[in-house]
Amino acid sequence: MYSGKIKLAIVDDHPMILEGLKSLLQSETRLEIFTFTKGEAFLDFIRGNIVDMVLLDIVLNDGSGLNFCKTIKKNWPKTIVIGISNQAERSIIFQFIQNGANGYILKNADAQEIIDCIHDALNGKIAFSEEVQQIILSQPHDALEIPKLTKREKQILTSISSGYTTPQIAEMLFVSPMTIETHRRNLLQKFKAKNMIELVRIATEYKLL
Amino acid sequence: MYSGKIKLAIVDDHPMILEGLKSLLQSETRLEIFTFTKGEAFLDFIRGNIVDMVLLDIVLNDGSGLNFCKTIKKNWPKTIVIGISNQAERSIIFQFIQNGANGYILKNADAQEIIDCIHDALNGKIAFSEEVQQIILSQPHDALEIPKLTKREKQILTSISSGYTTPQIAEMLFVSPMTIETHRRNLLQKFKAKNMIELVRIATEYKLL
DNA sequence: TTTATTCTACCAGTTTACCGGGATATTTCA
DNA sequence: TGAAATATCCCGGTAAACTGGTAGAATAAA
Repeated sequence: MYSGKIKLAIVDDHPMILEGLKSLLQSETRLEIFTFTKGEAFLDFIRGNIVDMVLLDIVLNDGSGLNFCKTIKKNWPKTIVIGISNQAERSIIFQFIQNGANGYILKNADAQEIIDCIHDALNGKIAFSEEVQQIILSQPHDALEIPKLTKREKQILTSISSGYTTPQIAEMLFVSPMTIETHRRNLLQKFKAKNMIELVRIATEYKLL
Repeated sequence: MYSGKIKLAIVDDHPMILEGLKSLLQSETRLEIFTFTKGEAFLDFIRGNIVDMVLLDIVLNDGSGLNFCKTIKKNWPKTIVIGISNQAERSIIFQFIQNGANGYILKNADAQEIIDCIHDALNGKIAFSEEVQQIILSQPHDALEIPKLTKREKQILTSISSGYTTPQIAEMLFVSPMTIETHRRNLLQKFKAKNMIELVRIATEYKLL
């Protein structure tokens, strides 16, 4: 399938990580490595070149990394995308895979793990680093799904987390306090939280705030 | 001062970062580099060897990195300690410096910045990467100091953030609900927060939870 | 051994949050 | 176009949170 050199792009805004990965992959002579510190620079590159594989830094769960992955997969479906992240949460990993990614590596992985993952992915497998696999295997049927919030709910949750009370938020949004109360209840249900305090902590952990 | 080779230790549990730093510092022939993925392994090493400088990964604000810095400075005060972190918050940087560190570098720094910092530190200066300097210069007198919490306050805050109510926490700790109420008020004052919801968000941002 | 901090505890009162039920518009999207 | 999803609104009730002020013990630090 990959007869000649394999073109591997690494996108990460940390020069240290970039250098580290390059160094760890030096021994792999089949790889031709291109590095980018900006997503835009990479997009410019892939528009004019074939890229077999991308190692993509996933910083936040705000969707920036996720959307970037989507964009790549939509326009260049043959390009293999592997996420690299510090985020070790099961649900985040799944989200990423569900958006078309071919693998997920934690930043604390060592050289051999990374190389194995790249080989696996090139062979059409879904590639996970060891710790990621353990995370997936644990919690067989996790109850820890990231709740999907509507625009209004996000807006209200943000206000709540800033310390505003129901009457205050109602006034800000020109709606009845009763409406805000309803949204609060829906939020509590979605997060299965005991109260808004716990909810805000959970939402922050999920990087929703 | 440093006539022969300079012994530089790098402590970071991410092999990628370790490799990256090593690679970025390759051109510096005066440096003799030792890498460690565990803090304990480094302590074993420094007990039997002279170490001129340590690049120390600071993961959390829970004090683990901070205490490690303290330990080194207490027992080997001549060893130069430079923190490496993703934490870009002013107060955290100051905390680190106040604990004896000689410099602070953000992980998104490039090769030249890092090398400059190392040279500066070897010359007795306090070394900051560019972005760190900007952070320090901005916010001339920030109101964003991290409140210092007592053991009891931390304990209670943790319970609150888990969704427990005042009566519940009182029962768990075998004290009067009134006591918990008092602690709540002290916490709100320390954080200058409107209510516990906002407080939990702030505390999470400061990595206190 | 003082001083300072921390932990403890109380009363009274107002506001807000949460829970149990509802109901009716307005979008969104298949 | 029609079923979902979303956003809006209401009542009544209980529990909890927050605000005001106050103050005696137990520790820790000077």
